[in-house]
Amino acid sequence: MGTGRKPCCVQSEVKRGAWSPGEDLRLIAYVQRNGHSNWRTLPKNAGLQRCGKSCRLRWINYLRPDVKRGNFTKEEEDKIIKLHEALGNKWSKIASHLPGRTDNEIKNVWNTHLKKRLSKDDTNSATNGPNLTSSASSSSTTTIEYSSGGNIEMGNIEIQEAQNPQFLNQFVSSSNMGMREISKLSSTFSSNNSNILTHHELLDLPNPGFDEAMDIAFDFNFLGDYHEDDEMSNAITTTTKQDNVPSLDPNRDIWKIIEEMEPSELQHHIDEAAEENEREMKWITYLENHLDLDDDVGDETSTKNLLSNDASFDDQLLQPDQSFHQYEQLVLNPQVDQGFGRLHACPSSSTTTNNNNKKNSSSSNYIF
DNA sequence: AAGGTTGCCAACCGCCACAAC
DNA sequence: CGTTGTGGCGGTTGGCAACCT
Repeated sequence: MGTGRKPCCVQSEVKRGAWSPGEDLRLIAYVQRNGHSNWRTLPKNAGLQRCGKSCRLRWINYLRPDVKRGNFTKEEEDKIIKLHEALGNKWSKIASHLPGRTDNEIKNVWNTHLKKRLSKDDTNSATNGPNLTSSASSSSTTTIEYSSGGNIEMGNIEIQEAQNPQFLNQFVSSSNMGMREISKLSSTFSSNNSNILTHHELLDLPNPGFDEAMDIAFDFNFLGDYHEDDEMSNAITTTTKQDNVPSLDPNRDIWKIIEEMEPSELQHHIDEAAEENEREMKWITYLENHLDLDDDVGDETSTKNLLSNDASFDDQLLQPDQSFHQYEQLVLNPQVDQGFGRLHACPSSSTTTNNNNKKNSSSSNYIF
């Protein structure tokens, strides 16, 4: 050999196109628990029929917890323009100067807004002087122009009203907003001294940390369905009631759930979550074993190895609880997103907040 | 109303740099 | 030092909805 390179994946064997919520959850769950030391083997280990590169891209650009959502501020746009002057199309370098922004996002913003704006400015400056009015982001500082994927339209909401968490919660509850949409709002408000905690702000929480918060969120999401008598749900509901905000809508997304929980409340569930996570992992590996999905014999994290060390697990499986059942369905029927569509866990939707509200989420939303 | 065009962005593709062996 | 594998980067495309004619 020696010539050329092996393709990173067999094209015919991998799924392409928009990511489903189930796939997102698998990827998040896997990366949260195992990291992403090897993107090539990750899809197989995580039970994803995706190219490793595709997984990497999805994680880096959308699922990574510290990805900043929301419109680019005028400051950010100006920064991009300046950096682009200095660096050219070095999007990753530019992105490194803009925390939470991805190179892909910056590249898109440049190509769709800034480039045009600059060329416009050039012609304008010849006659009227410079014009630095932001097209895509100026809304975030005064009003919010928002379109939620065709389901509900927020229109122009004065920031004072929109900053009210009760209002936001109500709005979110009554809509079918997905994670990105909610996150965009949340990040907008958080930058305006809102008391709503965004998911990236959670990263800074001393206790619980983000990983733990994710664990909580996962436990909740893996349960799939909401139950009135579910302990977790009650805890969340109690929390929101204490805060005098509307009851938690079970259809809300993973981040919203995290964002609305008191840190102390989160902490309360961490230990339980850790246990549950362990059981879930064993369940995944058990299924992998039975479905013969894991053929990494030499892999130290091999499911078969894990299982062989835990004889009691088979006993647990005799009476799988609700979460196991839900997860079983997800794993066994990856084409069916068991309730995750309703959860809006991490829609791949873009639904950006451009002034023309032209972009609808459906082009890249989850396929249900 | 219908067909064409435009705007947008998530995802893909191919190449490159670098580390491991 | 050459080969190979992998992650990362930048350019490009696919596909959808809104807009236009």
